[in-house]
Amino acid sequence: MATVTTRKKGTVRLPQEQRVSDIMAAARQVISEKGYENTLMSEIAERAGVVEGTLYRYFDSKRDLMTKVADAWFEEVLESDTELPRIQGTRERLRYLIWRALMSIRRQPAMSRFMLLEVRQNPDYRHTRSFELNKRMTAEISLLCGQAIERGEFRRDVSVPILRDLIFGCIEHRTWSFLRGEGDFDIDEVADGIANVIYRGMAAVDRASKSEIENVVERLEKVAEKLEERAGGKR
Amino acid sequence: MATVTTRKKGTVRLPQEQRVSDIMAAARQVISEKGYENTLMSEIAERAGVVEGTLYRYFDSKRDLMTKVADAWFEEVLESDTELPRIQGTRERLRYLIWRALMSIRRQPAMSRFMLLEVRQNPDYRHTRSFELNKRMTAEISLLCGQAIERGEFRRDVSVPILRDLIFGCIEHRTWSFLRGEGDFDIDEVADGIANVIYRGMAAVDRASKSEIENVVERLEKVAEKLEERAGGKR
Amino acid sequence: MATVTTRKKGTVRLPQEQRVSDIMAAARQVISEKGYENTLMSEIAERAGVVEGTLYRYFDSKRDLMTKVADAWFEEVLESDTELPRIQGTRERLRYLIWRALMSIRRQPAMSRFMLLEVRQNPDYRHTRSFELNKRMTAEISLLCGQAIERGEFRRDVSVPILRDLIFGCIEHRTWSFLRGEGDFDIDEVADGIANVIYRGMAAVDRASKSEIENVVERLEKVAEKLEERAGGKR
Amino acid sequence: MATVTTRKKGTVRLPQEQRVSDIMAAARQVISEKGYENTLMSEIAERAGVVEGTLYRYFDSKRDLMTKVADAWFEEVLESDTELPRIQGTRERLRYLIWRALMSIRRQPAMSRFMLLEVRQNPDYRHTRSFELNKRMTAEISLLCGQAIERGEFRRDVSVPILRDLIFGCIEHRTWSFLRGEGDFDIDEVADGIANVIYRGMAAVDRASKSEIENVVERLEKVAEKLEERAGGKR
DNA sequence: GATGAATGAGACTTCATTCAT
DNA sequence: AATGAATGAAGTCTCATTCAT
Repeated sequence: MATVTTRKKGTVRLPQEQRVSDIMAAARQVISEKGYENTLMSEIAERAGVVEGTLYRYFDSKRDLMTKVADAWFEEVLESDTELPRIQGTRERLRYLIWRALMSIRRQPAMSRFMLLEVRQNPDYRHTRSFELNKRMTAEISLLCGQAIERGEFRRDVSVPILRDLIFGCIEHRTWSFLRGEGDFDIDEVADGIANVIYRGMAAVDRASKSEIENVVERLEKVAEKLEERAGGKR
Repeated sequence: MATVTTRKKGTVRLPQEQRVSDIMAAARQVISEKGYENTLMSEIAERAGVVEGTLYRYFDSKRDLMTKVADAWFEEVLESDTELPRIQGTRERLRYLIWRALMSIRRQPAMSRFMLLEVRQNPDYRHTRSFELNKRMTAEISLLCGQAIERGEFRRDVSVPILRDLIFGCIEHRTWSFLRGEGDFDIDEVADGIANVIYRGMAAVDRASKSEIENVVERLEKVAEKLEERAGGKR
Repeated sequence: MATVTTRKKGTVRLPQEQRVSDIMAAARQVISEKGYENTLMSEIAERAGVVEGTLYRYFDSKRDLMTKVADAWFEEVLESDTELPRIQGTRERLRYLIWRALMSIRRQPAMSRFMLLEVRQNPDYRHTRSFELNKRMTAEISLLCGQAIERGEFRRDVSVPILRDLIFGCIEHRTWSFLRGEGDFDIDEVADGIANVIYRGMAAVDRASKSEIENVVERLEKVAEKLEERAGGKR
Repeated sequence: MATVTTRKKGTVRLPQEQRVSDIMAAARQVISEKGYENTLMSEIAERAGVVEGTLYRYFDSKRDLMTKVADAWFEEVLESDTELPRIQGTRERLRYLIWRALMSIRRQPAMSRFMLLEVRQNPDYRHTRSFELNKRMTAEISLLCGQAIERGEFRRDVSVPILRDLIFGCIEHRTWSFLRGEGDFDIDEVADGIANVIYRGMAAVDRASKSEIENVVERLEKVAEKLEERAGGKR
């Protein structure tokens, strides 16, 4: 064949790991700025300081690269979390999980958009690392709710999957306009809002066991009775 | 493609309205069959019985055409609804609104996907007819909930916008895998599931027996009264 | 999408037929000079005075274009033949068919090479117009031989397909070095050579029916007998 | 591909001969499985247990490697033949040579294709070992035929080169569809077919009974004799 | 001698959009 | 008003070959 390559001398030789992470960093940058559709392999290559062909040494296709970038990001989000184990109480844990999701959206809106709009829509999303990580993430909520139900802290007549969809669906809905670039949102406020509704309303009351408020009231009633007795005796 | 249609110059000149609606019908058909990303202007033109150039006489761009198609579809979905006014009761109305949203997704998954993924993501979605219609649709839910709150049928400590996001977010979450083409879902089952959780739990008022909180409040009032009496007796 | 085309004014608008034939002419030219592998769509476009995209209006792919160029050439070769019907006699017709094949190779070596090396090797060659035309061409030989056999002019114990393969295989073998660009060959000489061997040797003798030579000999024998009788009677 | 082999620096330094033959074996394997056009240097390297760069220490280019592989294969085919010397009789030897060619095609279709389509088309095929070997192979046929002619077993009016081209051309034509991957062929049947036609017909000498032409000639001679006698009688 | 990361030229293809007719 | 041929920019991807290590 007539492919006679006259190679430039500017070749730098990096360890594989370094190259891969350079490329992924560049890719993440471009995706964040432009979104998947408008991301060009040529631009990623340029920013990573390599030629396009090099990208294909490490990634099978554009889609593959993009998916791996998304996976890595998702992994980071979940791994960087050292708080959860230290948080006590259903309500606080619930709030924290919602807060954490909101936080990752807030910090990396472009990656989040990419996740929701591209990665999740991929026909074989289900065979994706991101899918797995997402399952792990939603499992945390499911577990939390499931245990609360068992413990009698949450109502029995609520399906955990629907709870999960309510929570994550609500998070997404609340953040779409932010993701579209229209204005901002207050993480704490939203997290509280959602957590409160879910905790108080949807899952807070259990007809079978007595609620915390009820306990308090009972104690108040006993105090009142004693007061009455004393009053009656004194009178 | 090499489809060399040697069409005779028998150009038919239709009234503008007819042309526009032909084109929109063709466009809707194509989107429904192929999804937005696989919809070609050339195919729309072909099905509408015109050539590509003609499309640009009536629509500024592909995006413009698509947006108008989405708008029209949304309009139909809302307009075709003659049931709502006849339905009585917060719970039944709530269930119906959820059911109706699920139904339109079920009937036209491709249009729905298009709506959620493309139309809604459009940078100037807010100046869109679809945005307006969507607001109208969510307003129905908001109104319903707002009135229920005022009437004392729903709890006071719930923010209506969050309720709305819970409902629509949950609907979307529940239907994503269907929209991705993975399996199906049962409209009635999902509608019941969501409506029940929202109605029973979140808007935690039990109309048959008094609600827990109401009972508690009543009991607290009695305690307070007794304390007051005691105070009164002492005075 | 961001494809904002600022079109050049140099657009010439030709009737479809003209464009197609321009493109095919350009393609034939390039193929002839470079062979399939080294033929670039960009070069064809340039020579045809259009941009690459235009090629794809008329042809599905490079392969499609190439195939159609080959088909057209083959068609020309066969159609331009007005001689065959006027030629009489098995031997002369055979020689002519061989001559014609050699001639087309001689005139268009690059196209012939392309035909033998690329078109014929195509996995779906059998669904090609060229395949069909080739069958027609070989059918002429087969018919000729078949009729000669029936007429008793050719031997019975020879399979027509093998005859056909002998003839065309021999033509190809004889011309390969020419097609490789090494030297030349004399059409008449080769045509005579092949036709003679085939006619005389392979097909000339039929043990069952009497051959023409035999007939002649018989007549000679009869003459001889008469001469003998006369000689005997006279003596 | 993204196959990131983190091979340890355990470079094995083999004797040059071994390396070369490993590489050639790998190359042959790949060609056989995938055909020339789908053969990648990277795959050859992988199977040979070396890295791409190493191939270029031993071979100038892909073409060079491929050519040497073809040469070696051809050499083997010819060398491995210990039968020919033991076969007696023009006809049997002819059949055997045809059979051997068919056999090598049958056994290694990909190599054969490669030989016919690539090696033989190489601009400097004539300076190739394969060219030399091919000449030696065809020389066997030529010698056989030449001797048969001298011995009077074959007709005199047949050019040996044309005979050779008939034979090899026919073999190729018969096997193309097999080489294209369409169906199979029966080696013995084809070998018999070709050998019979060539032997019986083309080299039209029948050793058992006298050949037709010989018979005719004999009869003509008798006629001539009689005429001569008569003439003699008259004298 | 061996490695293997990097090159780079270019291949084919797509399709919304334009504008001469 | 309608046509539809033509545009052209950009897109993804391939692979033989090189050369710093």
